[in-house]
Amino acid sequence: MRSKILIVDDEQDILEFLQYNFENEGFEVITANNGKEAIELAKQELPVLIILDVMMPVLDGIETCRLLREIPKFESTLIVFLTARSEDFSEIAGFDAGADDYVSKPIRVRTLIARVKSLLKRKKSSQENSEIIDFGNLKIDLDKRIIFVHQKEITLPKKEFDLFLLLSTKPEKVFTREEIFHAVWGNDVIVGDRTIDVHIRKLREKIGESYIKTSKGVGYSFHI
Amino acid sequence: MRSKILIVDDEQDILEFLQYNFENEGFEVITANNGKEAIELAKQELPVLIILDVMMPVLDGIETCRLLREIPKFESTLIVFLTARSEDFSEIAGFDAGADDYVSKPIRVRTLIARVKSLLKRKKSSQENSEIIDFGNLKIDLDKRIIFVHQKEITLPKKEFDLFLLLSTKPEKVFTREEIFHAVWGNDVIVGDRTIDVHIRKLREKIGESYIKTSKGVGYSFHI
DNA sequence: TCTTAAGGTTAACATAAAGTTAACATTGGG
DNA sequence: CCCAATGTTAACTTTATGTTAACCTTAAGA
Repeated sequence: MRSKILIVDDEQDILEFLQYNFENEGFEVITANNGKEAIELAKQELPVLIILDVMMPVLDGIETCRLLREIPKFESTLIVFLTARSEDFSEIAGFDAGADDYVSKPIRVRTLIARVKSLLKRKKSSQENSEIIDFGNLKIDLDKRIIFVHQKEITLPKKEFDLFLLLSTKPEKVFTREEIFHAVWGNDVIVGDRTIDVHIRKLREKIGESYIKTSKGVGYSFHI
Repeated sequence: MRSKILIVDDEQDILEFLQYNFENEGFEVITANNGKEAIELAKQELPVLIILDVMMPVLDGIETCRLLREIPKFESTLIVFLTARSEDFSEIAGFDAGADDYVSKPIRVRTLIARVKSLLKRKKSSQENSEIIDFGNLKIDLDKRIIFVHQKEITLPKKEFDLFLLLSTKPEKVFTREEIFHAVWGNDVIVGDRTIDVHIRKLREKIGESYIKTSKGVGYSFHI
C-alpha cells in the first residue's frame, strides 16, 4: 500500500515540486499551505508522515508540530522539518517540539526522499516489536493480538481476545457480567446470557482451564 | 508526582540524550553507567521504572535484570531493555530474565517515551483498584471478592460475601434481620426466617466465631 | 430453676446460574 | 459470491449455592 504523506509549505512552487517528486516515488501526497490547514487535513487524512516547513505564516512549523503531538493519534506520526540553512537553532527547537528529523534548505530532493524512506522503514521495524504484557507463562501481544501460553502462540478471535484482555488488565478482579458486556460488547448491543459463557468456554479450551475462574452469581476473574 | 526512572547505559551520549528527553517529559531521571552501579543506585533511590541497555561492560543488562528480580523490592519494578537491532535473541532472553518491554536501537525517543508512559499507566491502573477494607487481621478485597483472616485467603459465596460486607460497613452496629434481608436479598424476595441464621453459621465457620455477634431479638453485628 | 421463644445447627432438598454442545447466523476475505 | 471463521442462540446438563425443615441449645425473665 502506498504511504500517505502530508507536505506543508507556504511557497506554492516548493509544494508542487515536492509533490511531483514524492508521487513519482510512489507516495500518496496531500498538501497544505500553513500549519492551521495542515492540522485540519491531518485529522481527516491521517498521513503516516508529515513534512513541515519551519517558516510559515499563520502557524509556524514548530508550533504546528507541538500542537500535533498533543493529539494522541499523532503521537507517533513521523514529522520532518524543512529549515533554512541558517536556522540551525531549529534543530534544537524542532526536536524539542517532537520532530523525528529535519532537512535544511536548499533541499536536495534525493536526500529528502531518502530520509523519508529511511524513517518509514525504521518506524515499521520498530512497530514490529510490539507491546507485550508478560505474565510469565502467559504473554499477551497487544499489537499483534496474539497470546503465548507456554511459548505456544495462539491467535484468538476478536471477542475472545477482547474478553481475555479485559480480564487480564486486573488479575484476580472479579468482573461482573455487566462489566464484561459493557467493555466487550458495548452498552447498546444486546446478546443472550449464554454468550459470555460460550466465549469463556472457548477461551478455556485454548489457554487452559486454570486461568479463568467463575464466581457464581458475580462474574469471572483471571488468575495467573 | 513525577515518576522517578533509572536509565542505565555505558555510552555517555545516549545517557545524556535520554535523560534530557525524559526530563522534558516531566520524569525525574537518575542514571548509571553499568549494571553494578545501577543495582546500587536502584536500592537507594527505588525508581519505578528502569531502562537497561543490554550490552554493557561489568554487568550486562540481562544479568542485571535477573539480579534485580531476585531482590523482593524490585519484583514489580518495571524494566525496559534497549537492544541493538540484531540481537533479537535478547527478546527471548530478556523476557526470561523478567523484562516488561524491550525497544530496539536505533532508539526513537518518542517511541521509547510512549512505551514507558504506557507501561506506567498500565501498572498504575492495575494497582489502583483492588479497594481493600482493612481491619488489621481481617481485610476485605472488594474487587477480588475475597477476604483475608490472619493472612489466610478465603473466598466466600455471593450471599455470604454480601452479608459480611454489609455488617462490616458499620462495625458494632446491630443490623436487624429486616435490614439484612433488604440489603442482601432485596425487598421482593421472600425467604424463610432460618435463612440468615444459616448464612451466619457458614460465615462463622469460615472466618471464626468471634467476629459476628448476635443480639437476641434484634439482629447481628460485626466486631473487629 | 423452669419455661419459652429466639436463635443454632444439620442435612436434605431446591434452584438459579453456569457449563456444554450443536445448530444457526453473520461476517469478512479471497 | 462463496466459503471459512467467528459469533450467537437454543436446549439440555451439571453444580455451586441457597433454602427449608426438623430438631437442638441457650439465655432471660417469671
